[in-house]
Amino acid sequence: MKYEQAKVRADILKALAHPVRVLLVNALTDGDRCVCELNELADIDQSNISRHLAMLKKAGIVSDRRNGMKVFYHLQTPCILKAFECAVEVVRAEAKIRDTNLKAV
Amino acid sequence: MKYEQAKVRADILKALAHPVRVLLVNALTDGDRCVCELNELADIDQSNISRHLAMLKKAGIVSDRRNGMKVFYHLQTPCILKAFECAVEVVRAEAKIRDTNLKAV
DNA sequence: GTACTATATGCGCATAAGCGCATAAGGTCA
DNA sequence: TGACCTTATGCGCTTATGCGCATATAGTAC
Repeated sequence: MKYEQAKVRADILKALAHPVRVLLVNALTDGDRCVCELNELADIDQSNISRHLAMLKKAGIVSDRRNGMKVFYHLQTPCILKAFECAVEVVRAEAKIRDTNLKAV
Repeated sequence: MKYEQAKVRADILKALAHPVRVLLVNALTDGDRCVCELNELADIDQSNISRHLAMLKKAGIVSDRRNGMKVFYHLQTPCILKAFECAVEVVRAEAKIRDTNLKAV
């Protein structure tokens, strides 16, 4: 694999690699949400939610659509959920290793 | 989803979200490799390869095993490849959107 | 022991990411 | 028009990442 190709992939993963953005994407799996709704998910300033959404949009993970005063965000590439599933698998594997180590002690 | 749970997932994604680490994981899909081999993949200092591998190991994505002077790294959770596949899908979707926009112009 | 190879770590520095605050931009409604 | 609501952006600040260099650690071979 070429470095440039790896960088393209890394940039998409980077767009997901933040707790707030994980929460946002997770919330959007249930359907489209406006910023005001997404704003409730985390205890941070609204301006940051907006910025995180902009990053997800730039990465091609979500899209937005204005409806009156509100802007609704939509999960454009739901396959991203597979990445989450994998993250969960990694966590489980870690837990297993921890258990084994504990038994070894 | 709770913030803490999102953070755990984000941390694993973060471990993958770097071009060099993408290259490393990709190389390990073909089988275990020692650091000296992995070192060839990118044009950066050996100390950094070592650090990137340490990050992957800490995230539970790879494991290591010493054999004489060499340390071999092993892809512990191959499901991580699904995350890559998804990244590729996102890239393809972006390309499609670009095409559509171009046609619209 | 010394000399050598392979890998990891400490350090300082440059850059990027994330944050809150203030405010701009876009839209509604009277 | 002005008052109001929702979302995005500019700014400065703090912290996190990534890097190379030098060096430490671990193992081999003599």
